[in-house]
Amino acid sequence: MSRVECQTGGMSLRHAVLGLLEEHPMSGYDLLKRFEQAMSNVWAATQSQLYGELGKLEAAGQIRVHAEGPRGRKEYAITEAGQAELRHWLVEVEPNRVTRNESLLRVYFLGAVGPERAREYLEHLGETGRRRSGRLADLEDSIDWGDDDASVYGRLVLEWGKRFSEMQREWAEWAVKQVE
Amino acid sequence: MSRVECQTGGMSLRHAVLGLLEEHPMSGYDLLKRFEQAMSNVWAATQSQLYGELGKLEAAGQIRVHAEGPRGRKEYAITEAGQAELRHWLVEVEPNRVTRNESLLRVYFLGAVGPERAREYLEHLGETGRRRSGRLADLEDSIDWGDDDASVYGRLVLEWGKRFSEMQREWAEWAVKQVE
DNA sequence: CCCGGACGTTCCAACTGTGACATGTCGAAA
DNA sequence: TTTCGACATGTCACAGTTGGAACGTCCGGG
Repeated sequence: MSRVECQTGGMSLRHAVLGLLEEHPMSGYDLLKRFEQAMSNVWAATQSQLYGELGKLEAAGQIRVHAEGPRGRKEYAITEAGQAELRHWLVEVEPNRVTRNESLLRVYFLGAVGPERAREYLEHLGETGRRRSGRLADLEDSIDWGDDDASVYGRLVLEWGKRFSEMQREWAEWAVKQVE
Repeated sequence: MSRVECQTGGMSLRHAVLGLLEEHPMSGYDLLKRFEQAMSNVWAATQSQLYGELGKLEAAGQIRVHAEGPRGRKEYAITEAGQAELRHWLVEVEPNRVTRNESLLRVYFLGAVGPERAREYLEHLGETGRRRSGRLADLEDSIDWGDDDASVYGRLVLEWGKRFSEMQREWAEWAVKQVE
């Protein structure tokens, strides 16, 4: 039913939660794990933010407590209103890219510290890319992929991460040469 | 002198401003233009945020009013304390990557809308990459590059943007094939 | 002369995000 | 049996971010 009308900016944590609950019901604790692991390359969230958002989503009727477990565990499930909101966001809302790349920002100002320091920093970025790339490759091997939706689209995201890391590594190597 | 001790997170707008003022003195209005144009691929800032930060930086003694012009224009220049802070941040502070990619988040959940919608979305991402890539190439041609630091490092950042956009385009084309 | 658009700054309310703190339960191993 | 680590949630203050409204000035073209 009634969808929130405004949602000018932000709000994506909300949809990340809805998307994960669309897979299957989970507790806040479970969700937090997902954000720390699989989602860590895509969207960051802290514990306080997450539990806060769960409260808001429940109040908005987009998720509901589906089961309770030991230690006060509350498993949330997505409601029909939540599914509607998720689909709406997926296809109808224009993504707003907020560019904020701290590493690149530093590169912009690297002139202030002299070429040897600059070179160090660029090499560091390249090394970071290399490590990240390796880590993702390991991750890919460690997962046994199925042919369900979660696997298919999860693989796309993972591949994006690999290509991104490789790009960063190659760019950094090129950049070091430019500085010399 | 005395540098702020804590600065756990965020704070990068401060350094972006310091970095731009390191080039040469500018007013808030000039800075805003830079954020809208050259910096738009690296760091976003709104007008309110920017003027607020200028006030804080002045209070902290890292910038000072260097000249005043018509219409209440205030040109700010970086101080020695500000230069020290900038150099400190550039080489000594570990960058904290906050991953938050809304487009990729959507890809993660694309299973919820069926393959034809998913395909549309991925094609849209590819198209975005292509456009962005073209726009950056035009930008590169339109600038007459020197061999000063700002040109050298500005080119590195621009090249990063081009490679990123190309990567996104190629990935999206590959991704469309995977979904089929 | 007047008018619109660019120039230029200031303030604000609301929201989002962060790290820390507080609180408590359960299960397994020592 | 005690104790420790994992499980599990809630709340706080503070800083950063957003979008907008408000205000006034300069300058060139009609």
